[in-house]
Amino acid sequence: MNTLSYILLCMLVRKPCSGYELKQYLTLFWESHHSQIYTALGKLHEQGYVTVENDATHKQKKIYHLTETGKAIVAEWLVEENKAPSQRDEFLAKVYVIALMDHQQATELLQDRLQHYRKMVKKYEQKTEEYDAITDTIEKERNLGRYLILERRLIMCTAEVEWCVWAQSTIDQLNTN
Amino acid sequence: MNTLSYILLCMLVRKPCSGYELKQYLTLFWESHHSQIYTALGKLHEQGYVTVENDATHKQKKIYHLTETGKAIVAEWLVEENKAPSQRDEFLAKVYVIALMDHQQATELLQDRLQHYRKMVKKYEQKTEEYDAITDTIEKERNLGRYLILERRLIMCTAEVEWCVWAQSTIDQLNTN
DNA sequence: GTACCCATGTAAAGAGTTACATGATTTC
DNA sequence: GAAATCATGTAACTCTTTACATGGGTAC
Repeated sequence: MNTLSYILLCMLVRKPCSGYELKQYLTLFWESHHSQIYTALGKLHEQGYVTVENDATHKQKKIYHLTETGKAIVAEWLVEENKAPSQRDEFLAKVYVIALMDHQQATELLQDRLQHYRKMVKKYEQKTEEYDAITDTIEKERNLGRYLILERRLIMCTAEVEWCVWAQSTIDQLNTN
Repeated sequence: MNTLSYILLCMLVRKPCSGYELKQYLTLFWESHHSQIYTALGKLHEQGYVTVENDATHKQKKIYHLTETGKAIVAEWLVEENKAPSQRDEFLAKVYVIALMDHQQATELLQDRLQHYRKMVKKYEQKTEEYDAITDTIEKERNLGRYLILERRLIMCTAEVEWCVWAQSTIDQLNTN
């Protein structure tokens, strides 16, 4: 059992999902490719942690349900100590050598990033609004975890935007002096 | 040439470094293990992008210097489009199912995270102060990139702290209602 | 009917992690 | 002189990415 498998089981706690759907939700906090998800789901099925249901309307679609054994190992995993989050961001390696770029190149680097994260902020603002619009208490509680993560994403993207603006003003000042 | 190799070359632009030293700097934005760094440096040497100097005082230590060819391929890489940052954070998978935890377990999860990031904030505050203390203009410019990255780290860790506090208050409210 | 998204899968190649292994230097 | 930290390296294993492959459903 690798981390991805535990995460998939976690997500099935909220509701039964297809692999495709899991992929969408996952991108909020865990990079992965469909090839990895489908093979992981296959193994989880073999191991009896999930059951598979063929969707009625979509022939190709498979809906995965968590079994009792699955629930049990998720519960065990939840209390284990967390591995430190891992991040890899090649943009920052470029920032590392920003002092050697000309002002225009440095600006381009920062402005591309800024624009990207501004879009992200808008996207996540919309998504959190969707949650706010939910009136049903049970549905709202079911989505609590997703909402907390979404809100965190929004906060982080906002922080990225603020950093970009600050970094740009910092290099601008050095340029004029 | 993989991304890590380009990043190592980037870092050598600032100043010649040993593999051990590169590892320290790298953790700011790119997770890696020494095994990976030493093998990558070996290949970069074979390819003529770096030269190796044996440190005078430390027999085991090897200092890597960027060659002209090395500089040239870094310059090419700098203008290439950036791959999206990748992040993997299993803590967030646990938050995803927070609605199913009892209040105490959820609190423990969030408070552990909060404490961890409070420590990080302190650590990075100290490091940015070290930069602020630099008076030499040339030295200050040489460290500009590192400073920008450090400041970003600080902003991000502060945002994590704020999110933890907010998330805790959110689940507290649900608990009392 | 065609373009786009939904939906799943396998195989090969590439990258990252863990374990094994060693030894020098500094600090107390 | 013992412990902690500095310092480097190889090998096996695991995980991730990319490429190959296919086909259904929906909107225009």
